[in-house]
Amino acid sequence: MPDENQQPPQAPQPNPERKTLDDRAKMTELERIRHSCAHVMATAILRLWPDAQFAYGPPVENGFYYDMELKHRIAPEDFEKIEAEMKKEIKANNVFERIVVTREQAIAQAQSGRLGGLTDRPGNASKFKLDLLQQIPEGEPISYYKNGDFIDLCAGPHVMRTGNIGAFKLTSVAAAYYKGDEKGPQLQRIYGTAFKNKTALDEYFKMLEEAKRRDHRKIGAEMGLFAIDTEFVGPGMPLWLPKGTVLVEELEKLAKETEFAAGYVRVRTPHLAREKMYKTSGHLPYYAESMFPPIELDLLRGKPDEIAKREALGEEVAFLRSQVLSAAADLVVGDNPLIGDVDLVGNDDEEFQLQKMQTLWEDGTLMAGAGIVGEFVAKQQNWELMQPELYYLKAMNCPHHHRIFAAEPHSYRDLPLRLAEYGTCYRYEQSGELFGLMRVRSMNMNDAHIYCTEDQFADEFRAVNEMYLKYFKIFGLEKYQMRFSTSAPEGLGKKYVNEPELWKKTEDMVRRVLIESGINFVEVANEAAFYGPKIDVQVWSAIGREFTIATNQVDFAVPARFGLQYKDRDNTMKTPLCIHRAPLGTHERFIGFLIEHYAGNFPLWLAPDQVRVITIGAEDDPASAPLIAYAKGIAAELRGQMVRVSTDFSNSPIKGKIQDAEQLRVHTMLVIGGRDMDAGAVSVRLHGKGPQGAKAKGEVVAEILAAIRERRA
RNA sequence: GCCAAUGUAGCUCAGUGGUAGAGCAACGGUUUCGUAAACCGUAGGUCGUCGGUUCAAUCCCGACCAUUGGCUCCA
Repeated sequence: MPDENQQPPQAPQPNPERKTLDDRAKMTELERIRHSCAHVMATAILRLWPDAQFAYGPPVENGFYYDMELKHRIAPEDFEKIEAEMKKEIKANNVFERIVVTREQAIAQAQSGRLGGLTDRPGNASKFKLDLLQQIPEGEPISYYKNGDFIDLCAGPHVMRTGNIGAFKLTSVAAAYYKGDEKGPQLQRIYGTAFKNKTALDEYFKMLEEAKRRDHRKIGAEMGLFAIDTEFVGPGMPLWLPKGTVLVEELEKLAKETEFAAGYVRVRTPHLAREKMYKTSGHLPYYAESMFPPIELDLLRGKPDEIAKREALGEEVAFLRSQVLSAAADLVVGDNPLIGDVDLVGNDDEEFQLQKMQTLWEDGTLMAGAGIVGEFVAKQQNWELMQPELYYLKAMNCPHHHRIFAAEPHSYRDLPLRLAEYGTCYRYEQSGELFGLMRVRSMNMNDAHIYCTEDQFADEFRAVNEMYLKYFKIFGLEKYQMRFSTSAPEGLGKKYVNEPELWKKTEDMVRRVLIESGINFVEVANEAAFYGPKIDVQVWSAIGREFTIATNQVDFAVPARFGLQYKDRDNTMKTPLCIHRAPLGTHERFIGFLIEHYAGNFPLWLAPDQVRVITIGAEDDPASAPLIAYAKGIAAELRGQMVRVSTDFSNSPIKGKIQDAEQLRVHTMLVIGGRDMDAGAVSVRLHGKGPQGAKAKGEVVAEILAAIRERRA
């Protein structure tokens, strides 16, 4: 809801995401069309609702949007009206005229409401434009773009005339925060798309239709792969049905074979760990909100007397605490020369004061009030020991693996140590973020942690990348990109562990390996994990949609927090580096991706229904008995070789049985009639590819087994 | 978590202020059929949940839950 009283922040921070003029000049023809279309949409909206205030209106991957504040709530029913006005503006073929102004002129016109408007709008200043003006660095030219009556603060570039916008359509309306700031005003955002011509626009919508057809939620339900039982299990926690479990286990098999060959060893860990685990790892308190709330294990449960004692002690501790705090205040007021420490002055952080008092007491500096502090420290410790224990569901596997490393002494000879596990993790994703299998709260990660020395790092990291490429090949992924996320100096000590040299060293190492092994990557600053640089792996499905499926991180910080060490050649203890890697990401997201990628038509090795034996003749017909026996023999032979085979000996007409199997997406159908039986043959039909003709039984069986073993596409 | 839309049978969807309908799937039967549907029948629903208005609510109103599209987030 636009709030009239809510003003944009008065002293905006420079926006690091802000595009420079150079960046803007690189806009493609299509981006110019879309950016221009955003202006045309604003023009149309102003004709309908002249009080609208506009914020940002950029081109985006599949179109454009414009954010605005407007009392009227735009609904999809309004699109037709807006589009009609847009068509008029395009038909008028107005020139996009660039006007360079001074900062003073721009501020004056923003104050009069002229910017992002069709006319002056007294009393309705262009408040977002005023804010945007403040972000333009001194010395950078300030420009307007004008089409017809509409004038917008804009660095461009645009197409020549409104008529150059070939074809467009408004697509959706959504809410968006001003500058993406959750605390900022919430604006209405209208999305649209535009193309050079109608043909390209139609193609785009066709692609969307295709994506809808391949939607993993739709196909997952059709094929009986998974269910999300929000009522009994909970939102975001998929149940794998038998056929989906086939996919899960085939992927695990692939990963286990691949990792075994690459020298990994497997481990298993519980789903829970004590609070200390995540305090040590550093995940608490920073990521507490992404974790499920802890399970409280009260050792005094069922002992009311003990609980009463604990409560009494709690009150006593609270009282002593206030005594210590007032002693701290006295110290400062009294300016005790013995202390010689003025840290306490002006610092009203109670925890800090308590800590300081405790330190002074411990080193014997404290004279007055020492008794109280001592009592407080002792009783507080006692009280803390009586508190319930907290156990957290794990949101990541690394801490458990670190403890496995710590469970045994290690020497440099043990390294690299590669611990792999399909570990189940739980993350409390916000309700609005859940999305089918793609964003869930319970997930199975293809996880492993590689502990290695600095010298080994490059080889290990390279091997991990090669594993990614191997998987891409199996799944026929032709387009991929690795996003190399690095730190930013201003985040050190806040968002990132404060180890500037280690950051630089590891980032350099990662960059070098990426370049040396010819990996397709882009580098993005300020998106690393808190413990080290990160590589997100993006892949594109068969229909060209992008998915971030895997992640790969370098960790030079957390092993040290856990005190992990190995004894080096020189007999000194050293801390290993750790590479977190999950090439197949989570089962949930990866299978969601595969469903779309294959449109549910999985290759034979993955297909939940690999083979179905279909007879021309029914089991309940005595005349067909020899045929059924022949068919059962084939099914049994395949089943004996671990092939997932089903049979259909029902009395339905053959066309019906074929259709059932096709709709189920059974990969290979073996259609068997009297002719086949007499020839010792089977007729093969492949899903989506039709009949392949009859072949000798032995040949067909061998072919099926080979295709599965080789994981043929 | 925020904004909006949606929620009727396993699936796709109709429908009405007077206690619900179709097609497909399922089940039963007839048919004995050579590669995407032969025919007949049966069963299936507290109309997301809770509350309010009303003589009467699946329908009107409110809250909640869930899903979807976005935003924010994604160690």
